[in-house]
Amino acid sequence: MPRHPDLRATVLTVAAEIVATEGPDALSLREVARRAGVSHQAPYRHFDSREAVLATLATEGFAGLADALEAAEQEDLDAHAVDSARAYVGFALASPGHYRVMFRPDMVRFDGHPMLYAQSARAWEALRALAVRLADDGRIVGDEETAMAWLWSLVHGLASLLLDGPLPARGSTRSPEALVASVAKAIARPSAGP
Amino acid sequence: MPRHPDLRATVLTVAAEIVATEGPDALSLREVARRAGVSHQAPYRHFDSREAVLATLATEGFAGLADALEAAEQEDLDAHAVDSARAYVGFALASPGHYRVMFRPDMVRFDGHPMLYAQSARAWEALRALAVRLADDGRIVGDEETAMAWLWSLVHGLASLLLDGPLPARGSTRSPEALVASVAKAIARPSAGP
DNA sequence: ACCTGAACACCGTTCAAGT
DNA sequence: ACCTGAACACCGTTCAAGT
Repeated sequence: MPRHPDLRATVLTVAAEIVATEGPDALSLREVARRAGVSHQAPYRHFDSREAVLATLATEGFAGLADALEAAEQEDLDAHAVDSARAYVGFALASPGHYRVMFRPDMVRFDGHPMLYAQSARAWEALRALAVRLADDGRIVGDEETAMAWLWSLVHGLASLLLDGPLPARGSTRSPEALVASVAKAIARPSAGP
Repeated sequence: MPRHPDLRATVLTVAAEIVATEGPDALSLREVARRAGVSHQAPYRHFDSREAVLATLATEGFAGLADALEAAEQEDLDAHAVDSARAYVGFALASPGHYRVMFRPDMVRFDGHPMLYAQSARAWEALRALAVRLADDGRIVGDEETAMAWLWSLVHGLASLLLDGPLPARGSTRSPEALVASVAKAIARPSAGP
């Protein structure tokens, strides 16, 4: 009989919390167990290792990001671009515990985690679909691969700077939402004017 | 008498190596001491703590980045933009051990490290100078703050994805240099065509 | 599917006593 | 400005023996 209801889910929730507030390095399975009110060995019933917990967080993260990006897909290209940018950065800001782990190959190795690879591929494809549309529409200088690098760099860079960069601290009078809106507009219309 | 020549510099070199190859989490002062051939307590002669080593790496990193960006400054705006993008991403790829630590507020806190703050401000100002020129020239939609967010997101995003993203692994047939060149061009001429 | 409790190697950090 | 060597609390991980 489980004395703890759904310890697996609790471990993931607590782990995401710790990563969000104290960073990925601060994540200790013993601390997770403590906060969950179980013995330090209990998490090992559900996860092989600390890395497995991080890999699961990353997988959940890519799945959530893919969902958000797919939900932003629509016929109108302007709206598709703006909503995608908002969805991407919005996801990162809403789930910092997940987002931080998704781009840490030193902590989570893609090989050997097929689910992680599959979900990251979903997110990647959603972003690529938008990049292809932007390139085809002539809104980005260069071919599809260039467009993809440009688009991904822009949204990942903004998300990353807002989460962990000196950008927010550097007395930016602008709210994150306003910055996202500006950049989203730049993605939709890279051209300088009418 | 020092039995080890310039242990301080050795500690920093070895630490940067470890961060570059195994990630920031893998950095252990004891391992650094081992590789440097000194006792595990010797590094404490030069650094108060593990965090102090990381803060010094970050400071060196921002100083190097600022140097590279300042060296790219020139009258011609196109060349200024392209060279800056190359300098930024080039620095990150050449000094991954430093770059990774520069955007980890959970590991290195800016308050309490005036040197770190000063050097990051230098890099920030160099980038901002370019953003202002691009905005003034009408090459970026929006005001200076938007231009800064756009520019920094783009170069940081690309550097970050090339270092730690699934981008390189994802069968991109393009070399990092080619991607940087493409994105640099997009920075110089955000407008889609003549 | 959890528990207690011991165990091992590793770490950051501090201290004492040397050269 | 280094050394050896002990010490403490913490960690990831494993194991044994329980319910």
